[in-house]
Amino acid sequence: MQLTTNPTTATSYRILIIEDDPTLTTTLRYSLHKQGHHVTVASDGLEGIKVARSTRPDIILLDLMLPNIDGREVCRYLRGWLDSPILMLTALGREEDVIAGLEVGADDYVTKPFRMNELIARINALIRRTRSQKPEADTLIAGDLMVRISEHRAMFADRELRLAPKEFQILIALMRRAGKVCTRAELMKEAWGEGIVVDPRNVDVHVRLIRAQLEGEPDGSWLIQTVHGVGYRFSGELGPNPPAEDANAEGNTN
Amino acid sequence: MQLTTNPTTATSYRILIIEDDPTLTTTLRYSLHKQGHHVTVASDGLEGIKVARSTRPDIILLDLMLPNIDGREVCRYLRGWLDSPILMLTALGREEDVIAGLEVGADDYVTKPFRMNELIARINALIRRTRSQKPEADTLIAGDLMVRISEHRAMFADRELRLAPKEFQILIALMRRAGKVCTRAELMKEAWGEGIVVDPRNVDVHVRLIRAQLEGEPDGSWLIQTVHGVGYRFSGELGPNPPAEDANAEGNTN
DNA sequence: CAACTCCTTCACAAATCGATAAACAAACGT
DNA sequence: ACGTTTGTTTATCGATTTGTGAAGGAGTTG
Repeated sequence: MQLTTNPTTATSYRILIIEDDPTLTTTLRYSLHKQGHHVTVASDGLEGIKVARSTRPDIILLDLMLPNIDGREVCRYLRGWLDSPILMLTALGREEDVIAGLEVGADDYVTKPFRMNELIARINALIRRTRSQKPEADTLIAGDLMVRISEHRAMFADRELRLAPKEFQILIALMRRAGKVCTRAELMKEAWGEGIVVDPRNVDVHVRLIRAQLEGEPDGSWLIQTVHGVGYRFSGELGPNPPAEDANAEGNTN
Repeated sequence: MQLTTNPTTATSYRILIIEDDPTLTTTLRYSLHKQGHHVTVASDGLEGIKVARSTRPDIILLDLMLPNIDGREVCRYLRGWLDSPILMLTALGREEDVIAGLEVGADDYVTKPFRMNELIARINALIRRTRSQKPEADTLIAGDLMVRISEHRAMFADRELRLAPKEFQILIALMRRAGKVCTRAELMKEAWGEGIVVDPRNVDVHVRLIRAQLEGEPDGSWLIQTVHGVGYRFSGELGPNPPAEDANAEGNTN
């Protein structure tokens, strides 16, 4: 099955390879360059650290066995100030090494020999994992309730809700922290703004109005719960409702 | 023998395993529990999705090959709204599968057979990556009792407790010092505040109300013990219950 | 300007919580 | 064994918190 586009490889990343084997570096450099990335190579740990400090790569491929300085040492050192992901790379397949590598702060570990495509996939996954830190989802879904923030719209099972601005802000504030209790102060900060101070009872009123909109639907009244003495909690489960139980048995093997 | 010494549940995470092989789940559950994690098991994709929605695990171990729904589908679905890391797990060693898994949003990929220690190291690395900025223990677990502070929620064996604010404060104060005796003065400082002075008997009353909630469950009444002349002691062992009883799914089925 | 929406404020009802008291039971020291 | 101290349980009442409805004003749109 072919996917249309792959946004992760659409952009180019700066990759630093710290590896002393010239054959491997050549292969890696070639393959990664073909992916559109910008590759820098350092052939020993000290040089790698220097290059990392000056170029700030998006990801580092780090050989475990290096001349002079052990790869683990390099990793530990880099981790102190660099938050780019580090992918350990080694000929050793012993699990102690894998574990030691991960313990020391590596984010992934690949043993040679490896398949280039897998390495690339892991690189992309690592970058995606560290880069896409909270893109602030535009669409919040919880069961039958769907809120599209950019459109300022909220739907409950195909029925459009009429939410006033304040109500809307409070709802998405609650949904963003789904499951957790939001104090009135927190909700006020979200819906009114940082410095603005109003009567906290206003929150109650708006919550009531939201509830009124959700009423009539199954479980609608339970979506926003009151936690006495603390605040309110959106207790719906995030994500769309799972597919029906029966239906298709797909992809089943064995 | 293990005493209830360490209130640091920072290393205890909620792990959901979506895997249909009972042998493997048993092994995993045992090993992960020994690490101090709280393990939930779902035996097929749909159940896994449901459990993930309701329990919000910190990390998910997902088998690629599942009955009814393909693991990739599950992964893609979860990724839409869940930001917890997903570790793919499969018997397939083909690189296409690894790549496909990573493309679909998995954060790591381990092929069977694998070494348990490596898996655990990868789990820890994943968790460290994603919630490195959360050293504060939000979830206190002691056997069947689980308290999530930010959600202001307490569950006893999947049954939700109704705890008033004071009761809640006293409970978590006791749990934080699990095994140690808390004097009434200490508990009052935690639940009422530094300067406030009230009749120490209030503590008695609230402890009784907590006990009333825990009643009916096995060992529930023994969780909070009275130390005559001194105060109260939370005597449950922190950390999840051993999975000794069954190898079956403990996830809900509603 | 008129109609409308939205926000705030208020008053009252309902629900919940917490402090106190008091009666009862258990544990302890002598 | 006895009385004293400490803990348990229940009840009650006032205080606090929250739900509800409505009114009025500010702001916006046509």
